Amino acid sequence: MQNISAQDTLIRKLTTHSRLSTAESAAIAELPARIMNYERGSFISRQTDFARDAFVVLTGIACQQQTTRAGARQILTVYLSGDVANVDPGFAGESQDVIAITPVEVALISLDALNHIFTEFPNVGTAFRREAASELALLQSRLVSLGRCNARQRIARFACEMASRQRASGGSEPEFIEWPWTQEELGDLTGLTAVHVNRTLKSLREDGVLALSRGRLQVTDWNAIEFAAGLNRNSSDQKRPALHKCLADLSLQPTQAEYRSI
Amino acid sequence: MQNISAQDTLIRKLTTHSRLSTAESAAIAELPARIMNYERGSFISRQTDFARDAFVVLTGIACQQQTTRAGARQILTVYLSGDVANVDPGFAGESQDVIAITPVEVALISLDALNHIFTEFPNVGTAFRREAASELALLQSRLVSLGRCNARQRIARFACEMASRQRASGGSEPEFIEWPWTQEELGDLTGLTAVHVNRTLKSLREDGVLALSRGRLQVTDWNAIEFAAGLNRNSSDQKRPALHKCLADLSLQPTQAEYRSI
DNA sequence: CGTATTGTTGAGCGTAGTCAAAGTTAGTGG
DNA sequence: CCACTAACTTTGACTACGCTCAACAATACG
Repeated sequence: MQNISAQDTLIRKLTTHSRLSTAESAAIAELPARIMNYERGSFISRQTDFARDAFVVLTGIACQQQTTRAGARQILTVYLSGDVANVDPGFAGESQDVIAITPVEVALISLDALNHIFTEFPNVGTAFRREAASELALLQSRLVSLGRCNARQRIARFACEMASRQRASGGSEPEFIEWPWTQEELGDLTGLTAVHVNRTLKSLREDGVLALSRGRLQVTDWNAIEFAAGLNRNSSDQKRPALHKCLADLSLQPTQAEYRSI
Repeated sequence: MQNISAQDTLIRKLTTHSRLSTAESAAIAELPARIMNYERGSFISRQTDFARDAFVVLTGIACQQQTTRAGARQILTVYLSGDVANVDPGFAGESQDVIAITPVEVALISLDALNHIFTEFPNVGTAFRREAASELALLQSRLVSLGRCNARQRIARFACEMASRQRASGGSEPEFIEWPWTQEELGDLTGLTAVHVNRTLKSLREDGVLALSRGRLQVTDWNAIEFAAGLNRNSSDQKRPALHKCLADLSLQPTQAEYRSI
């Protein structure tokens, strides 16, 4: 992943769901990109900023959050390597709060340049619209999680989502998945408190579903975690493009009987 | 609203955030549209359908939902008059469950025709990308609601969202807003049970925040409901386009002190 | 007028929140 | 290498918000 350029990362991401012509790929490859590095906990963009650039995450994990006046935080989106953010800022050009969860390397791409490509190569615009649609689908999945799942299911679902997405962006299926989250952050992701996240993780560990060590999560029993999440393994057919497989993974939930037995 | 064509409805919606040239508007105006009517409770599209058409809601209220294997339902998106759905179906062309909450009149527009316009008029594609971005922002707002708000705030927020969006699509600020929701449906919208929705509505009624009668919701005290929702009135400046104002309305939350006093 | 759907209320329970304290880990500087 | 600190994790005791189950009332509807 080290020597791959920002533009290549972007092209690779878009081609997971859209076909790009040589000219279109070439145009993207010629986009000017400024590389920026952010350390853990720092803001990559703020709500109050005027958005001039989209950015592509090259390495590390970032996430978009919203803070309530009460000081409560809700994490809305997790950006992994290859993910694009800030392509369509709000009406007044406002950005959103995006922070680095791990040290993050991003490529900034000017919105002007991007919009220029969209005009010249409408198909690239469509690819970005699909990208937005994927993000929307992930968000919907998380809404179901917060609205209709208990703590155990929410955390198991999130672990499955991370595993599935890292499998997609990282290549092969890893035994361990990157897991930089503090329990506070997991709470802000799942709509729980850090204390309850702690208890829930403990229960999952005791049941032999997963194991945590030094920034890595090991899924000791894939069937068990997908069962705890209310997902069914057989939807993980290997034919679909990665993200879409991930979304299919997240689309099903446990039956009432399963729910009670968890 | 009766005599306005489907294409005009679409153009009006897009021009709330994007500027369309005469040629672009004309191209949209020439899109073939099939009008369909659905009665309350019927499916407008199903997850298992292959998506061939996008649709524009002309009159009525529809919503997209996801049902868990446990039989729990989460309502994800509410479509009001003018809203567009199904523009970017999933990878395999799958649609989503969309049902009619009231009798609904929709215009079906073939995805092929739409994609043809996107190719010929990239700017229209961009307008639809902005449309998707708005939907994403609304979804984010609802994620904050489910993740970090209590029942009272969730319901008050939803009422504010409906009021704001109906104000936007319906024109002037109405004393009464359309409120076809059963308490069951409100529960599925807010991640609560129907019984708890009932108690929460009762409390809001008793506090003189709102009143319900025959499919209409009357907000008796705008300050009170926005306070209960954790929103602040002063963000409702009249300068912004409607939906974006709505989103701004929903972006702020109560302080800890306010939360306790509610 | 009868039936189905929706709304209302009560009692009891359970999941998750709150508060507080102790334990652990990681990072920093002497 | 160890001491010190800050951040994070773990645990306990208690609370409370929202869920469940159940019965009944009010509407809507054919």
